[in-house]
Formats: sequence, C-alpha cells, structure tokens
Amino acid sequence: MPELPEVETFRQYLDATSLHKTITQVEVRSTQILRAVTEKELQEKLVGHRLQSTRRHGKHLLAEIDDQSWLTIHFGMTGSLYYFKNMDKDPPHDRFLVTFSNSYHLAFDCQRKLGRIGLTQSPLRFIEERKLGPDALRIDSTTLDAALAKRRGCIKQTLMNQQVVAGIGNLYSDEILFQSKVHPESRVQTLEAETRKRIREEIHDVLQTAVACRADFRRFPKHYLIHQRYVGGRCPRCSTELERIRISGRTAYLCPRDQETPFSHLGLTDIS
DNA sequence: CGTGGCTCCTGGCGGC
DNA sequence: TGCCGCCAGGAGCCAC
Repeated sequence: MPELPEVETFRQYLDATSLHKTITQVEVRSTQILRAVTEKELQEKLVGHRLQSTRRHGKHLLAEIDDQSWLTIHFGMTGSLYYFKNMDKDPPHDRFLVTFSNSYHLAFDCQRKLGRIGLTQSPLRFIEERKLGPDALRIDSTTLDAALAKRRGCIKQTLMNQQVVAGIGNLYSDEILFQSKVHPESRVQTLEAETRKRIREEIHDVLQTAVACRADFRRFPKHYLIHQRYVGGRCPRCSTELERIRISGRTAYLCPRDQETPFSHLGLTDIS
C-alpha cells in the first residue's frame, strides 16, 4: 500500500509519538527486512539515543538519530507503524521493535517482508545513493518536463519510476492519470506540453488531497477513481464501466471513454 | 542507458 | 471442506 501519502502519514505519526524519547531496546524479529545493516549495528546506533526529527522523500521515511546518523524505513507493500504500550497490542507481523524509556514500543509491522530498515549518514546521501528523483510533492513542471523528455515507454510506468519522480505507485498513478484524462499506455514522447502540465498539476493535487485525508480512501473526494477501482466499477464522471488492463505486470484501471489514447479509434495503442 | 520480465515474500480469495 | 493457482498498492536485478 504505502505510496507517498501513506508514508507522509506514517511520518506524522512517528513525529507525534516517538521523538525525543530515549531508546532502551531494539529488536529485529526478521532479518530479511534489514538493508545493508545488522541487528547489532542498529542496536549500537539506537540504544541510549533518541530520534529527534523526521524527513520523507518519496516513499522513504528517514528519522534523525541524535548522533548525526539517520534511520531509514521503506514500507514495501505491507509495511506500517504502531506505537503502543502493552505487548498484547503488538501487531501480528512485527519485524522490528523499538522500546522507549517510557516503556512504550514502536513496531514496524510488515506482513510480506518487502519493507526495509537501514541506516544512512544523511538524507542527501541516501537520495543520491538510491538515485531517487525529486519528491513528487515538490517537483516543478520544468524539472518534470526535463525528466520526461529523456523517457520513452508509457506514462504510467514512467510516473511509477522512482528515479524519475519519487513517491508515486500503482494506485496513485492510476488516480493521477484518471484525473488528467490521460490513458496510462500513452507514450511519454507523444504527450503535448499542455498535457504534461496537466499531469504535473494532478500529481500535486491528488497527492496533496490524499495527504490531507491522511491517506484514508474513505475520505477522498467522490470523483476519485479509487472508490470504483474494482472489476465492474464505473467511471465517477461518466459512469462508463472501467477497463482493467495490465501494464508490465501491474494492474491499471481506467475509463476507456475519458482516457482515450490519441490513436485508440484506430485500434492502435503503441506508436513508438 | 532504457526497458521489460522475473523474483522476492505472505496471505486472502475464487474456482474446482 | 480442501487444495491450488492467482493476485496484491514495491522494487532490485538481469538479460536484451
């Protein structure tokens, strides 16, 4: 699940619960979720120290440790954070558990173990090492245009490429393209300047709206695709039955009437 | 270098 | 009811 809005919500949650408290214990319950770090290294860095601030870049959450280094959290498809006092509230797939001096715990729950916990010296260094593009909420149209100019392939995949722009996954790419009225298989090279501008604006609007809703789909505007994103769902604008297609292994939902490709009337979807 | 396919994981669900 | 294959909102790696 976690794309930019979810991760931003986790960041705010971590801010509200876990800053400025001395860490007394660190437990790795599944070593598969460690990225280039050992349990011992995490314990040495964290125990006796405090988290003092947070940052987010794309789908990555970074927490500053009061010794000049940073804890990095990536949520994979099923990662989540829980702050609680009694261990009977420990979530079912707790992979990484931090205990504070007030005897509360912060758990990284991750059913599918695709999330990752690591350490880095600075956010900038982390972003450079991972070759992440600009954060999707902060990217400007000039930068996005320049990034798109270098790309071939279809727009949905490009928006989901974290090196082009960081933070957009499968769900929000569908929503952004639906709101932009652009077919997900549209070739990036064929998009006109005005269309690219519209996409840039929808990236910002959709993600900003989702953050404001704390990524709770039930609170999203009625005209959002998310509410109808299932087999048999209908377009919130024109009631046409939504189409479900696969784009390089990922499921995409779209309105075949609102999101036509420029050449779809000829039966062509690939003109590159 | 860019792109598409495979793979890592676990668990829920529909079909037989 | 039980079993099996498929699918899920991510992304690293590898072959072309």
